[in-house]
Amino acid sequence: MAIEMVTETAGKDVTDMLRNAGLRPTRQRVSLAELLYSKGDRHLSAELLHEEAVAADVPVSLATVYNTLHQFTEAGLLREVAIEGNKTYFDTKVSDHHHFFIEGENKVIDIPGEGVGIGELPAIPEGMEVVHVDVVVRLRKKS
Amino acid sequence: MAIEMVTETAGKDVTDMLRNAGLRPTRQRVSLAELLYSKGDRHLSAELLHEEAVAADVPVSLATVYNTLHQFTEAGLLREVAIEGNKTYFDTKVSDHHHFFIEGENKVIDIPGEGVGIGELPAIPEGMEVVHVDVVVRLRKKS
DNA sequence: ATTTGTGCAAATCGTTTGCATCTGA
DNA sequence: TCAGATGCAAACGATTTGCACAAAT
Repeated sequence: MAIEMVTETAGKDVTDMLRNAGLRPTRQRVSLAELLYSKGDRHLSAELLHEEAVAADVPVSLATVYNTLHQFTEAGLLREVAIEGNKTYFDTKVSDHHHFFIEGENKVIDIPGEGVGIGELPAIPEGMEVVHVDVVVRLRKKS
Repeated sequence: MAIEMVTETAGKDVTDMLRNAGLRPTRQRVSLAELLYSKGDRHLSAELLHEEAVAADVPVSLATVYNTLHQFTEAGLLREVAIEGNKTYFDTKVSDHHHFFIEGENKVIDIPGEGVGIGELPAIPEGMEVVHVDVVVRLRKKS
């Protein structure tokens, strides 16, 4: 019953979140949003989210997952993290922060708190402005 | 004539560079290496290098360009920079440094000198070691 | 009713691979 | 000679798109 409440509440939150973002709260979008936001900060690929959705008896097509992820990103609900060559990861935490990347495991982890301080920004070229600073600390298992 | 000399010299350097790296200085590899290293530090995709090669009357296949880029990378002559989702960029500057990325133009630029200082590294998770720290400062044209 | 979203399958893009053919030491 | 390199075309994985169908306002 507590679980029911949580689920309902999450559903409501998510519905509002979508509406506020100007996105129709369709079955699929609500379900995907719940998967994305009900487990803390996450970093996932479209493929992985699709698998989770199917596993959760929310059969969405992979195409819709891609569409949805991009719509969420445009709406500012997600951030794309470019860390690795071919695969795209989406980060449910949109505020400023940086990442660890575990090589070999292809795993992305938030760097907690203000873990990294950029000493000073370099001179920005003429007529340009900074959109974002990404720091990726690549890790491997100690040998 | 000055140009001839430069070309020959570059060819020689490049041949040695390849030999030292344990790579046979074949026609294609020498040509690609010259394109890569005769214009200062560069950041290019396989596709772009292939186009340059063809334009320079060095018809290599795209597959060979890919192979070559990876061999050079393994040999430590290039570095792969993961900046953007789908495309892979190779950096002819292998020493430690960071990058500007111009959004919209898909252009990668070295941050000169010690432009960026990482204040302090965050706590590294148990049993892990840092392979590399990548900093990407994303820029857009000021509006 | 109208507009917007969804699913499927086919198309695309970047990259890799298998294999027959060439080439450098 | 002959291991190693190349080219081509086909294979591939991730992502996208076109279009008929379904659902939300």
